[in-house]
Amino acid sequence: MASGDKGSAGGNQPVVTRFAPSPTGFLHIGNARTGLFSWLYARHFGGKTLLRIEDTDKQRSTKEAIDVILDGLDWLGLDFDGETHFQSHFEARHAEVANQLLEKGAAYRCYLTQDELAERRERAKAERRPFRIDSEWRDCDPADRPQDRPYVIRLKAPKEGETVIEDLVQGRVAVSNSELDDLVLLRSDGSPTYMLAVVVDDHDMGVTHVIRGDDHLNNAFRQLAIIRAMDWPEPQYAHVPLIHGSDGAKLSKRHGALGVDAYRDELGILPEALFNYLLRLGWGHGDREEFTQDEAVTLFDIADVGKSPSRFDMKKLLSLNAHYIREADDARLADLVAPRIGEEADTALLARAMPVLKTRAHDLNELAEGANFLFATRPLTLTLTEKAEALLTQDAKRLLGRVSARLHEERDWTTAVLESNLKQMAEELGLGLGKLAQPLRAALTGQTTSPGIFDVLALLGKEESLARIDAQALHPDEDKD
RNA sequence: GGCCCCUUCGUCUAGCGGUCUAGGACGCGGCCCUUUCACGGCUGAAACACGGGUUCGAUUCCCGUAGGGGUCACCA
Repeated sequence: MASGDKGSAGGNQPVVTRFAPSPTGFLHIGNARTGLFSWLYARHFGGKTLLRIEDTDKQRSTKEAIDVILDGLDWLGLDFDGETHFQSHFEARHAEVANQLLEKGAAYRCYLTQDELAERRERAKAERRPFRIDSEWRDCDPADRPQDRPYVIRLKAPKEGETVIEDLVQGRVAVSNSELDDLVLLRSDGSPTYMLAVVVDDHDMGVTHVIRGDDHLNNAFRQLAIIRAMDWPEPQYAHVPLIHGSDGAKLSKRHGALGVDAYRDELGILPEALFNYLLRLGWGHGDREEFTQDEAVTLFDIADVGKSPSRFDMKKLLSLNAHYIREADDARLADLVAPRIGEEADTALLARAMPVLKTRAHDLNELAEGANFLFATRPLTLTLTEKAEALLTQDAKRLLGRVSARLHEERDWTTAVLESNLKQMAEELGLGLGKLAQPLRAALTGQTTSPGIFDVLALLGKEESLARIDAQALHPDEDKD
């Protein structure tokens, strides 16, 4: 089998990759990225990507936990080929392989108890020497085997020489076989271990390229020992570095180790933004920063993924998100934002306002906040911020009275007309436009910042605008102070 | 601690022996635009961890040192 230098990829056989998350209740952002990479790799080479749920931990593997993963992948635009493979459905097959290994003499029954093991481990530690499982049952006489004691099945791992992996990302990595333990294949209750299950499933699914986090790099050597004992074809490995938090430590909830669903629901991130951000973490293509899914498929190669871990940067994600919000279709954004505003949200109005709203938001929540003023019902729920309040001085309120009077006469309520009208008014009064616009903004939106004031007037419409202005204005006849 | 991996601006990265006075993006500073906040445009500060080699020549290759990460289960 062509083991290939790092850099060559694909090969002659059709590529089959797999993504194998375990249902922990959420789709971790780092997992999502390795999923993305294996999806891209397969798509790039016209192969297949398979999805396997590692649900051997029955406690955690609820339907909800599985759906979270499926939803997250779907939202990111990652589709998989064929049926989803549930690892737990193949325990009998895993056990079968363990027994084959036993028959071949490549594995053995080990009667060491966990207590005995713990004791040996302890002793090794005390003597400050590395602990290796060295079971006396490995080469014992069959006649010496106890009849009524529980046992595990362990692999007879090679002891001499070294094992070499030509990893598509890590390059050539060699480990001395003396480092490898006789790993457990089948537990004493007859259930398969993760190490066995992965190897068997990958083989049975026809996986040619194993792309996963580099926390599995050490496992690869152990798994290879099983593969070789079974005389199965060896997959190509690609161990991609993990994502770290902003402080360089392991990514924790503090700095972004949220589920993909949280980025979508709580943070208001667009899928294309997360897709692009994850893609650019560990991978680059010259000076380019933005990639559509199709572009990523044509350009991506796992061999171009860097070997060093990268840090998660929320600021950059948000900046990308802001970019994609600006690019996004207005009606789509309106639909996305409406639920974040509430019952009163009117998607048609939202869509109309979107062009002037979306340049001001980094995420869907900010977008909703920015749109809130559109749906405040005057005057009670249009609460003014402190700064807005401060803007509405007596003078300002008198000015608003004059603005109101003038605007009442306006028949052509459009942005351009309102603009020239009010600019002219400011000029007539010898005022900077800001003197007029800011109190107006406060009255109209309750805030000191908003989209352009003429856009706001036009969006709100004549009736609503005047009502809001009048709610704050001081008219000459009621000016009694 | 053993083993394995990593190390270019604060962050993500480009660079695959001379094109590097090291490029782009985010962030940060300044300016312009401007009714506010943004968008946009221009612009500035900011990096090859350190020490040895190899070479006519190292950011690029090799070896150390330091720092960081991963992994050492009858968990996945």
